[in-house]
Amino acid sequence: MTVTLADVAARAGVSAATVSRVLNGNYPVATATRSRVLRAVEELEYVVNGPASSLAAASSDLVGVLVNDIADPFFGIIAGAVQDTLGPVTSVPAQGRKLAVICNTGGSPERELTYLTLLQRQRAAAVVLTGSSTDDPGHRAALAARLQRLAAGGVRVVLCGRPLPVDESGAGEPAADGCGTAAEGAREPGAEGRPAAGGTLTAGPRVVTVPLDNEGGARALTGHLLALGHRRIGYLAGPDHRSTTRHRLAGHRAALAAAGLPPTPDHLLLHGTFHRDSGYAGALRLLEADPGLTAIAAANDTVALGVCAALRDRGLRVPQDVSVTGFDDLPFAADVAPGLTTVRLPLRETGQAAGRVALGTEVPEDGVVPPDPARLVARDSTAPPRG
Amino acid sequence: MTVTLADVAARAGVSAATVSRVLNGNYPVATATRSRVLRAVEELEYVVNGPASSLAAASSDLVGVLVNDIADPFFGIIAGAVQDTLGPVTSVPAQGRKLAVICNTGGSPERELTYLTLLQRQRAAAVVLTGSSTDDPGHRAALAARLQRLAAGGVRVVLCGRPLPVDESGAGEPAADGCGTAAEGAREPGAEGRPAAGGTLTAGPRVVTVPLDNEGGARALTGHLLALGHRRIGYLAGPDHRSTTRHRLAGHRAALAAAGLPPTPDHLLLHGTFHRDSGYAGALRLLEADPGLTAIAAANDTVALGVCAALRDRGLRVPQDVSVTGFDDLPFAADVAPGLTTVRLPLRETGQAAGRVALGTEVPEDGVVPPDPARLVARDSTAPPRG
DNA sequence: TTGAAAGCGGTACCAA
DNA sequence: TTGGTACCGCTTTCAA
Repeated sequence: MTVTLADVAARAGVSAATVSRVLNGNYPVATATRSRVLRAVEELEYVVNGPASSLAAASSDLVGVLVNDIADPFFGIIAGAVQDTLGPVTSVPAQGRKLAVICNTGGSPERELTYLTLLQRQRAAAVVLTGSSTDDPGHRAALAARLQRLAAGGVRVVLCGRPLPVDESGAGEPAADGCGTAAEGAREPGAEGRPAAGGTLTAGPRVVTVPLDNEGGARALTGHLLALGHRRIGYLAGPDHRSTTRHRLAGHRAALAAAGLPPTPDHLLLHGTFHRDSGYAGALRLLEADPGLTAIAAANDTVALGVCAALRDRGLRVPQDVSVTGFDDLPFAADVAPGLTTVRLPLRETGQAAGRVALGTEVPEDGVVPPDPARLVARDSTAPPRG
Repeated sequence: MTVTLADVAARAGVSAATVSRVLNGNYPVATATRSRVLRAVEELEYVVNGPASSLAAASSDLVGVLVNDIADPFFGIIAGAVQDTLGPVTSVPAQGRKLAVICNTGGSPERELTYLTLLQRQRAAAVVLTGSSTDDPGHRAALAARLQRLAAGGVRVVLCGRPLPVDESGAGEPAADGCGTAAEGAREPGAEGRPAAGGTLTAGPRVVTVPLDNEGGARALTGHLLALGHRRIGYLAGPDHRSTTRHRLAGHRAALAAAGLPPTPDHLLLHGTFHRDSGYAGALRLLEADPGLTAIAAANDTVALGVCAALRDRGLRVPQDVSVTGFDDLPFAADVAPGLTTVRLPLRETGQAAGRVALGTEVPEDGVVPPDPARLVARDSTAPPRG
């Protein structure tokens, strides 16, 4: 019924092996033969049977991309960039192109594992994990084990914007040099110390980290508020026990420390989700906790937008009354809320780098792609503190 | 090296066939045998070889989801909903679950076709096309032909928020009954008229339309502005030759006509993209064309946000000076720009319905899932017209 | 209820 | 440069 390699071979008067070689372009084939085969492919409208070739080749051209929230542009931008790097930019033959499989985990470690199993089952060529990861030791161990197995099976693993899921207990000063996300996984000398529950996952050509400078971004953001004169700054952190939450918080604290100021008191530091609702509720709670607040830094842009909404509903104006800042790279956040200052994490660049690693084009020996610097985007830096 | 079915069979002391049956649950298997097999699966950490089973079964558990812009929450919400319906909600076995492959076309008809080829090659179980489609006859024909082939090959085709890519020349009044997107593809009596370049694609159990009421939404939006007293309304339409652009424009015109008003003059009707930049530039052009403008309706929320930014930069306040409205369902748009009135298209519901169709759970005989109604969300309806 | 075995459609090694 | 041909790992009749 459907056209197969054999049909094409028959039509072109060659063997199946030759057709395969033409299609894959791995082996030399006479020009005349090649064109004859290609013509037969055209005429028969032949489409390769992916499963069959994946079975024979023991690897598919699928690349899994795990994101925490597909409805958040933050991940949409990264996922799109990864896909652009791999996928069909309009290549006519459409043969040999990788296909990105974007999987929405909702931030759930269980789903993350389930998707990895699914991808392993598909014999994916690579998996790209994006965004924050959980800090829970149990999940980290389980994740490490699974990634370990994938890598052992020849699957390229790319960690994009998150550290290696290994024991970080002995890590150095978090505020040291802004490499919060970056280096964590890289340092791993011999690593034959403790057997660790689930095998040791180490960075290398097969397991690569593509860091985002969450800590540096947070430091820049809080630094910006401090430079404007703000001294009573509320901080809406992301979910507790998440890597980005921790790194951004570290940057925030570093900025305060660098200015010789005391750390944000507990009642001005709230944990929430990465969603808008959380920003809305969080802002109201912060204002209640300290009506004299002059600025709020939010876990990401989506949360910052929720903060803006809350301020408006409370009759406050943005940014005259309270300054609000967010992280990430939401492309329109800065334009909508005047005075909304955002730190742009280079999402597209990071996503593209991840894509290149997944493709095998860019594979650093030490397993770490140098991080792009965070950029501070201040749309309206005139917001004065009230106090 | 990797664990195979045979390994599991050997360990469980049964045949490969039995293991297969246990895993797929299609055939009766003795309880004792089943548990023995499952234990072996556990112990060996066996993971099914997807390509192999896809090859043997002649169909994979991949479902393709094509979106025009993965960085736009509009599509993120739909794609996420589709995936939630198909995917692992945390099912431990992870066997037999469908995997959504989200493909970002960027609105390019060529990429759309390329991705469809890629999905055909993977022997996808279903493909879901979301969002607007091009009106170009050539591309429509090519798309129809490809979908035709997919459907003929047993692939379920779901058109979500777009009409069937067939000749619509003889269609009825666009403003008739708000079914703009909905019915277009459904009506197709015998259809054995003109052979049409590429075969006739007809709606049915295999090719299903899950409509979004773009026309009704647009009518509600413009109707809302009219009810507020606005009479000089600019309209920033989407890209020309796109189905949603046309349907929304039809609704806009219908609202004006229903109020006994003349249609929007050419200089107040601009076509652009669905991106923020387009809204920004479009707003400036509209204000230049008619400084007495009191309201602007935008192609979607993202464009509306760009309009807000432009107004702010021009020293106008939103909504006191100019009202701005958008379509879609961008979850935070309404909260950020006070007075931003949006029409909520039921994206989640639509995505879920599409997912159920793709799964085969919900398959209407006539190939059309009843549309969810558009909902008008007025955050601040006090904006008065200037004039 | 279970087993044996014939494919499914390519890939890639070995010869020619 | 090309052809022949063992697999790849699972599904699914057909028998037992």
